[in-house]
Amino acid sequence: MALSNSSIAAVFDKVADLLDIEGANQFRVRAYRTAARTIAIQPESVAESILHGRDLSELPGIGKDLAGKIEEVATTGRLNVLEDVEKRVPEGLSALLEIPGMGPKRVRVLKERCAVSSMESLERVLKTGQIRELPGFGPKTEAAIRDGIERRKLPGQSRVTRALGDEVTRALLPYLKSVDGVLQVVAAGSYRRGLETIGDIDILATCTDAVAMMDAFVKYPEVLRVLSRGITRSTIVLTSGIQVDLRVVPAESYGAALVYFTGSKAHNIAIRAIGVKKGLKVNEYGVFKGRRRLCGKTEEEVYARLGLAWIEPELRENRGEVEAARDGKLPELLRLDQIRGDLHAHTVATDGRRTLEEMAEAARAKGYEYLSISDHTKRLTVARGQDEKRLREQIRAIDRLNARFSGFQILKSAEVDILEDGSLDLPDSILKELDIRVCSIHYKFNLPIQQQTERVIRAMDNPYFNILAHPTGRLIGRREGYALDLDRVIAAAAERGVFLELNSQPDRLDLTDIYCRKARDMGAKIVISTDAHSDLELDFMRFGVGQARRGWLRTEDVVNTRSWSRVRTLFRRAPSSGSLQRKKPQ
DNA sequence: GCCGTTTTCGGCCCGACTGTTTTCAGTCG
Repeated sequence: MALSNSSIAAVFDKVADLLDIEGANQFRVRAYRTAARTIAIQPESVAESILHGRDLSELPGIGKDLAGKIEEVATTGRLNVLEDVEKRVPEGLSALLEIPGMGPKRVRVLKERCAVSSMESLERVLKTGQIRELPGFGPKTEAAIRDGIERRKLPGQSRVTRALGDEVTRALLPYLKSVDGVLQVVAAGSYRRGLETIGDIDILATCTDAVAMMDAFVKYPEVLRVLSRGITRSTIVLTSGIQVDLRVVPAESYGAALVYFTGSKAHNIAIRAIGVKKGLKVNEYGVFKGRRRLCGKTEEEVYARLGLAWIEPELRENRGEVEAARDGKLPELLRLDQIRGDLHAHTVATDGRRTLEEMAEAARAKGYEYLSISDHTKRLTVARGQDEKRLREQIRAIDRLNARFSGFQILKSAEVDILEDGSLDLPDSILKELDIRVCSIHYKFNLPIQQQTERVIRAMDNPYFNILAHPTGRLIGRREGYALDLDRVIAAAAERGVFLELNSQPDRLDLTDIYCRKARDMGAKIVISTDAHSDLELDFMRFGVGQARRGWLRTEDVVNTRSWSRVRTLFRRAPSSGSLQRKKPQ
């Protein structure tokens, strides 16, 4: 089977690490890192596209040389330049770069002076106490390394879900805003870009008294440790394990600083490079011509000075947004207030925690026009999935409840299990009584990619199939999605008038941003749903919308920005050729 | 190693903080 993009990317990251430790040209190192990242974000399989004759040197940052090396990895699984550098630099050294405070220079010193070749040999040398004697090291660095290694052994210290980052930020911001002399406080970084996981939280502030601000920051009740403290920048670790940076800048630099601290790093590099071409210097204090400051108070003027339209934070990943901003081709992104209903929610009938009525009231209170109740079906026994009889009772209950509403309606639905052979676990006779059918996979996750893909596409051939829920089944940080040829699934969905769900549960966010964009480009529409199991979870919609925005989705790309009558029209599938051709499962 | 409205060479984003140093290298974002 073809090598995955992430496996190929890992090879180039490894080369970059080892070259870096060896002391190679910094820009050569960067070229390998850029290549790794570019490969990783490609929506289609790079290995397969090479087989189809694609020329990778058309990708930004990839020239003839790197394109050749990518092909080498994709076709042979090996890379000469990696094997060469591994002869000079032990490959176990790359892991040391993950220890905070350890960069290529220090790793190199450890290798040359103490013959360190891996994490294990570093731990042995640490015990001898000789590290503090090395040039550029000292007792504090030694302690920091020891600390860093211990922390790596603790579980769950890396990235956290967006929901936890959200919770922490929503508590911290009001605290900081209450400090005397504070003018502006905002969360920037990956939080502002709406990333699905958060590594740390970057807060930006302007104020009249930076010392008081920093003082309040390091005294926040949830602080576990203070990592650094300065007049313009301080870093703390909270008891939750999340790291928070606070930067204080002058009010006239607020916009430039917000651009800078929102990132991403790749986006910043791209816009600064534009500045360099125009003879301008861009930093967190503003845009400068020589020593003269041209602007910096707002983000808009910073982008404008560079000849760019203001760019939505969720797009700032250097995935084409800078060129689009230059050419006036930025998409008008979907907004949360454009969502008119939720097409996937549960009740106490199966594994939800609220009644039909409670869920309906919560949805009405949000101003929605409709809420689809999509409880599980019979195969999912752990969730007390409903058989035809119970589903019919629920349909009648919904009819009774709907009679009380005006301007709002509960849609009759079910989250129907896709069985191993691609059939659905309820007969058409009951499916046809529903307003919509949300279909998903809940078992047999480990089928081979070909078989899993056939299973999903065969299910889509059923004319009652409307929405493929949580298309890959991944659980962020816990479970990889099942092997599925998403390109084929998206194409099949577009062809059949079937929609792909973007599940808003913060540990799912399934589809990813990259596949949202891919689906859009392939003409498949997206439904953003919460899969809510309680009234409060209806609020997860904001995570889904954030992910959709990262995927460049516009209002028209998302089904549930429409009224129910419009949605219903979209759901009316053309006489399905699939239903006639449905093959008997083997 | 990449790239071109300074175009085939000579650039490549920029500043803060820490720890180790007596003026700065390394790391980080």
